[in-house]
Amino acid sequence: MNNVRFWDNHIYFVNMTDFEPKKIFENGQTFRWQENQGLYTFVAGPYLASLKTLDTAEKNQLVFQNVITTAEVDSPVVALLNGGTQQDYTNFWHGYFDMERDYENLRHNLAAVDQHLATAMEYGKGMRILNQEFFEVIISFILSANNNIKRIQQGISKITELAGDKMDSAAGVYYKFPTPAQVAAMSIEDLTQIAKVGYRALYIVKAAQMIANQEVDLEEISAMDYEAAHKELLRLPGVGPKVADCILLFGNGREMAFPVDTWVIKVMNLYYLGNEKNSKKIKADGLQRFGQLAGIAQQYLFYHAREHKIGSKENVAKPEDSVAPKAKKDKVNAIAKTKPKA
DNA sequence: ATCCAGGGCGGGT
DNA sequence: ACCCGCCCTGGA
Repeated sequence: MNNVRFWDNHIYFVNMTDFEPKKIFENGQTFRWQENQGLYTFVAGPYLASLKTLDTAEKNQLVFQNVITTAEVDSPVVALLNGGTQQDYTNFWHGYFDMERDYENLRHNLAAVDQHLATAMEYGKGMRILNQEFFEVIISFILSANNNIKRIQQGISKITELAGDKMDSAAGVYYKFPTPAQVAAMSIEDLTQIAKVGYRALYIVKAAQMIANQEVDLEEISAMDYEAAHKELLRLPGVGPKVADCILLFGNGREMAFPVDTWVIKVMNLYYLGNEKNSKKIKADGLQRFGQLAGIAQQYLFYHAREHKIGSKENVAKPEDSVAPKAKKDKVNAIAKTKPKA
């Protein structure tokens, strides 16, 4: 992995086509980050780290330290500050940042499906699907239902404060995401009055209890096929079809999970369906149209649609470019395999 | 004031 | 199976 360098407890991603902090953190897959002048500080597992794209002066420093070569100063370099050593990378970050996946190849293949997807893939270039911790994603997306991003972020932050283990850090006070047992032990009062999660408080505690006592076994779910895993997650209170798909896509590595939220409804109707309101049918169409990587295609479509407010009232589409022909099955099968072996 | 924000639940057909 | 009203909360 020559794209990854190590120096002074930091990890550097050099000359990668698909690795932009903004697009990684601001596509809705994770809520636990804060941005300050391009520096994204976040907690992942036991790590408190920051991600940023380096400017030329910063890259010249790395040349001085023999981290990158003079020739590489002209290439993009993304720094993971306080990411740790090569061992931390191998054990954690490599999986977290989905480094096994060839995103350039993936974009190329999905862009071939149709012009709408091609536009979304180009716009979202730089995005990656993070492999986040299963339980954290479950709680986070239960909280996301019928909610807005600011309040989701605030709620998760408070939950970590109220129930998570404190991290030892000079950068400030941060908390690890609590375990199922820790969330199960939270009081409804704290969740409603401090975390402000509203009626989701009961869902969160109950779901954590079911997971903690293995009434719903996350390891077993991980071993199930997609359909069975989706069905099993629906047993958790506050988890419906859309949330279950978010959980499977972002927390369980299921690239065929196709979450249908309001933005996906808008963009799928604008591009392909016209006026379909049934989420189940939209999901079925997405899977048929985009194949095994439908969930990832969905994430690029979602990002593009939300950034442009596509399909919203103040940005209504012209009818003539609203419906495209159905995708052919052989094309769908052809793009199914883009994940290279290690 | 009314609506809505990355839906889910429960009761009704 | 579908459909529909309702739900904490707070900003527009």
